[in-house]
Amino acid sequence: METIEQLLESKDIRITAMRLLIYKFLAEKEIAVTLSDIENAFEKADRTTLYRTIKTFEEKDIVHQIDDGTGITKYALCEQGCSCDIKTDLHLHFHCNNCNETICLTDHKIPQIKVPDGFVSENVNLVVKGICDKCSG
Amino acid sequence: METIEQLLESKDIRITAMRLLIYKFLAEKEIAVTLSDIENAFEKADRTTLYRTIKTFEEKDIVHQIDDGTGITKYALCEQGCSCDIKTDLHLHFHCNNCNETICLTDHKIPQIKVPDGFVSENVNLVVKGICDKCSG
DNA sequence: TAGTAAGTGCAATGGAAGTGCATTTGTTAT
DNA sequence: ATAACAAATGCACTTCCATTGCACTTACTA
Repeated sequence: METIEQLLESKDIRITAMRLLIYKFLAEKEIAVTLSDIENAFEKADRTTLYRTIKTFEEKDIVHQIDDGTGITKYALCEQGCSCDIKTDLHLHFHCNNCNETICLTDHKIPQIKVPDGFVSENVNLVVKGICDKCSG
Repeated sequence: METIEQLLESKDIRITAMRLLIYKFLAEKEIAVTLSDIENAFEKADRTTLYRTIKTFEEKDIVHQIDDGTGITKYALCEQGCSCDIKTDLHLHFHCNNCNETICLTDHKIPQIKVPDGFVSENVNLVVKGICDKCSG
C-alpha cells in the first residue's frame, strides 16, 4: 500500500500538511468537488492556497478538472493508472440534475468520435446529465 | 424563403429592431459566440438587453447554449429542424485550441452513451477539442 | 545553520452572470 | 386616434468565482 507521501513524492510534489489534508479530502470523496467545497471543509485555510494546491495537483496529473456545465470548475482525483495526460483515454462524467453532484464514471470510456476532414481531435469532454443512482432509487 | 420576422413570429417572439439585429448577427456567424462577442458587435446596445434577448431566444429554441469548457457560455443558432428541446438529438461541438473558436458539428450526432444501472441519462454535452480545419490547413 | 527556494495567507482585481427599477416602446381596446 | 396596459430596454448595482501581487513563513540544501 502506497502512502500519500510516497505518491506525492513520486510526482515531484513537496509534502506539506496542507497538501496531505487536501489529498485526503479528495480521496474520501467519490464525487468531483469545487474549490468552495474544499474551502468549506478547511475553514482555516486560505482560498488561494487551495487554488494553487489544486493547480499543482493538476499539473502533476494527480487530479483532473471537470467541466460539468454548471459553470463552476470541479476537480477529482485521478485513479490509479489514470492517464489524464494521455488525451485519448478520457472517461466520462455524470452530473445529477437532482443532487447536483458530479461523478467520475471511470469505467466508461468515451467512444471514438469522428470529426470532419481537416479537424484534428486532441481531447474530448463528455458530460452526461440526468438522475444519479442515489436519487433515482 | 422564410423571413426572420416570420420566424420570430412563429415562435411567439415580438419583433424588435434589436432582436432582428442580433438574429442576423448570429446567422452570419458560423461559430458559437459569447455575450461579449455580441456586445462588441453592437456597442450601442446594453449588455442586459443582449443577455435577455439571448435568454428569450433560448427559451423559444432559436439558439442553444454551448459549454465548450472555456468557462464562458457560448450561443449558436439552432438549425432548421434542430430539436434542441428534444434532448436525445444533440449534436456535438468542436472547440479549436488554436483560434479558440467553437463550431457546431450539426451533422455529427452524439453516439448513444451507456450509463451504469440506476443512472438515468437525460442530456449529453460533448465537446471535442483540437485543431479546426482552418488552423490545421 | 545560513541561505535559498517553495508554500502560504492577505488583499485586491477582473470578468461574467444576474437583478431591481425607471424609462421607453409596442400592442390592444375603447 | 388615444388611453391603458404589457413588454422591452437601459442604467446601476450586486454577487460569485477565478486569478494575481506581495509579504511572510516554512521546508530543503549547501
